[in-house]
Amino acid sequence: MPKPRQKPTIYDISRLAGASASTVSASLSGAWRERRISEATARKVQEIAAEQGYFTNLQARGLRRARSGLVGMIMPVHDNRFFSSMSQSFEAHARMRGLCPVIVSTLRDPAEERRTVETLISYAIESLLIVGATDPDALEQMCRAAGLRHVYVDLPGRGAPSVISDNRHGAEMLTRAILDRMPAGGDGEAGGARALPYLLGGDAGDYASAQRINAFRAVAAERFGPLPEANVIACGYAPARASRELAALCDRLGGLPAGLFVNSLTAFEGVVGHLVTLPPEAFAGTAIGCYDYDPFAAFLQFPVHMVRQNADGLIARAFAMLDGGEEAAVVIEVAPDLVAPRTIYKGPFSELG
Amino acid sequence: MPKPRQKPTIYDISRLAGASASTVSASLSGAWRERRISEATARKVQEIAAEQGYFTNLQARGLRRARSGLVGMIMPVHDNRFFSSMSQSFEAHARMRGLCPVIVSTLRDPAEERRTVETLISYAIESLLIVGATDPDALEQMCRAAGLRHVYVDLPGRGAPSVISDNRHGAEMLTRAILDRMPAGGDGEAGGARALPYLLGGDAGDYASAQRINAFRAVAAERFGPLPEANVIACGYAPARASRELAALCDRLGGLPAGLFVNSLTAFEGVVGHLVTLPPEAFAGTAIGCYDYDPFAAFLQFPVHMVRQNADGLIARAFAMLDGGEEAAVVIEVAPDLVAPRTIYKGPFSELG
DNA sequence: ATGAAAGCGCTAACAA
DNA sequence: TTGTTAGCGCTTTCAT
Repeated sequence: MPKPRQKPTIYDISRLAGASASTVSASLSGAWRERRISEATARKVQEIAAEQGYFTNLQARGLRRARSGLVGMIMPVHDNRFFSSMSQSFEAHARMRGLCPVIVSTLRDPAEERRTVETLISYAIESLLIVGATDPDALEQMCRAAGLRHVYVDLPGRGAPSVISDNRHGAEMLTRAILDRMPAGGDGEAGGARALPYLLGGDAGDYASAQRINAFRAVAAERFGPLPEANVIACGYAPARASRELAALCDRLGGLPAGLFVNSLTAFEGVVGHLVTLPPEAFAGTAIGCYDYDPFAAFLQFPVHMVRQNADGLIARAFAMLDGGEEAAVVIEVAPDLVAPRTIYKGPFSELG
Repeated sequence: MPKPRQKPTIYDISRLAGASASTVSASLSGAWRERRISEATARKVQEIAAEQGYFTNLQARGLRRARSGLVGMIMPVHDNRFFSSMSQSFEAHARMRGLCPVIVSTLRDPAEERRTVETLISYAIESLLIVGATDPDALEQMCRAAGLRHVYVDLPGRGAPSVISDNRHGAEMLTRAILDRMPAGGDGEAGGARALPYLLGGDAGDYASAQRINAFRAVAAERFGPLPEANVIACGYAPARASRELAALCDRLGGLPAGLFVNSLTAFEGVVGHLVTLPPEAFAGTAIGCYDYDPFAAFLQFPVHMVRQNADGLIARAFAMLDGGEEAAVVIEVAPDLVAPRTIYKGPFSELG
């Protein structure tokens, strides 16, 4: 006879076990000890449940208990080293707490963000990590109305705790590393605009980029005085766009600038795509850094300093906020690391050690 | 006065709107048209719901309708280019169907896989994509018992449809590309074992690796006759391990082999970590290929052929199986691409052009 | 040590 | 065109 297609419920088990539904419930949810169910009964129920292929219906439990056992995280995209590391940490932390992680990307689209948060609220998630939100205020309002505990990550929000990368510090480190490697300003060879550092990529409207841009300008100003507007080219995250912008910049300058701060890994992908079309001597006089890390990018034909953000640190602190019941709009900053190039320097850079 | 902390229900709305709960339900679920609720009533209800910050409780709806609106996907890890691309596609396809995606990684751990599938079944997901399962048979049994529609992706399972990369074809392409670039066998310089190609990384026990290993052996045999056992070093996915194994191999051979097929991106990371410790002339006589793609790895100091798997194609076909109601254990193969190096060849490789 | 019964928030017959 | 009612599967008092 074919197995009943319907999933068994506690009532099926209760009938088979000759016990009441509540006894079955307790035996199966682990609460049988405190309900003073005899170990024999509990064990028997568990066995029958197992052999019937019974699975607790977590929707029903959630409905009854008014807690779903789900934790949510929204973030811009999955296919990105930084964010996917966060997913990995998020899961680990969720599991530790016996919660089921629900991670959804929102493609940096405010409307999609709102729709997604609404969906997650509707599934009664118990708390929410909001990573890199483009419109935190709208989300804030929704979470607040739903009484949903939430923490902002990577980009701060108002009205709830935020855990963010110390972008200022990271960008300062990276800018200094670039300046240190830049050919001395006075050699006259690449004079004028080419002697100044440029920042390429990212979106000036987002908080993280804005912080980095400020730090970049501040550090560069220590050496060169205030940088012209044109030295910051926040052209977004698309590789193709960054590639085009860099080509255009080279055209204007008559070559690569002496320093280049690339503001995201995807923009860097575009940069590299352009650089490899040039003869090696073309980028010999350029110091390059990238905000964000990729193990292979650290091994390119030319040395690249990279900033590695601490994804796990961010997530760990975010969960700590939730656990601690923090409600205030505190902002925690987590320091990123500067990663030196692992490339073997050949040619013009080898004397720079 | 502070907003009521409790979330409003249809009963709250119904009271405020002077309509019954079922009218509210229909007005809010979009079914009001066919329930012949006047547009005026529906609109009014919707307005009140909006201003009350009402969100449908999807747990309750799911319980009642016996469908949760969730689709699940399990996969080995998030922080991997291939898998995170799948997440991105999976979400897009889920959204198109009005479902909420739940993506969980299981760390290539059979026990974790089982626990996760159990959890997802308990949340009453409507279907499940099983990516790269280490123990498909156990999962098969669970899904079957729960009457859960599922499709295997990347690694085939028995008892349900599978959509997998054409590993044989991909590995053949890659092996041929490597052989074509290998220094001619007869030059005597790197004679004996060093003149043969090696495969490094991956797990011989998993289906994909096994396929690739077979293809590698078959193609190599066309030129060199059957390869010794030792030429396949399936040492897993950890970069550090691959690095050590490669170092040991170089010790044994007195240098790098003439051809190297690296069986995963993570193993390749280890390989690169070792290679850059060598002087450039050390790897001048080696042809390198990697199964899996990374945009930066394609730009390294030495040319690397890479196989790019079609993540979106896999997911699209998997959803097509679900949509089509396919139940049989058919196996669909999706072809990957061979990506030529974009590096500018300098030195020993430049004449190979 | 266990059972009976109410109800979580929603939907779907069935009535009206 | 709308309201009433009976559950979906589970947990949890309150009895016993």
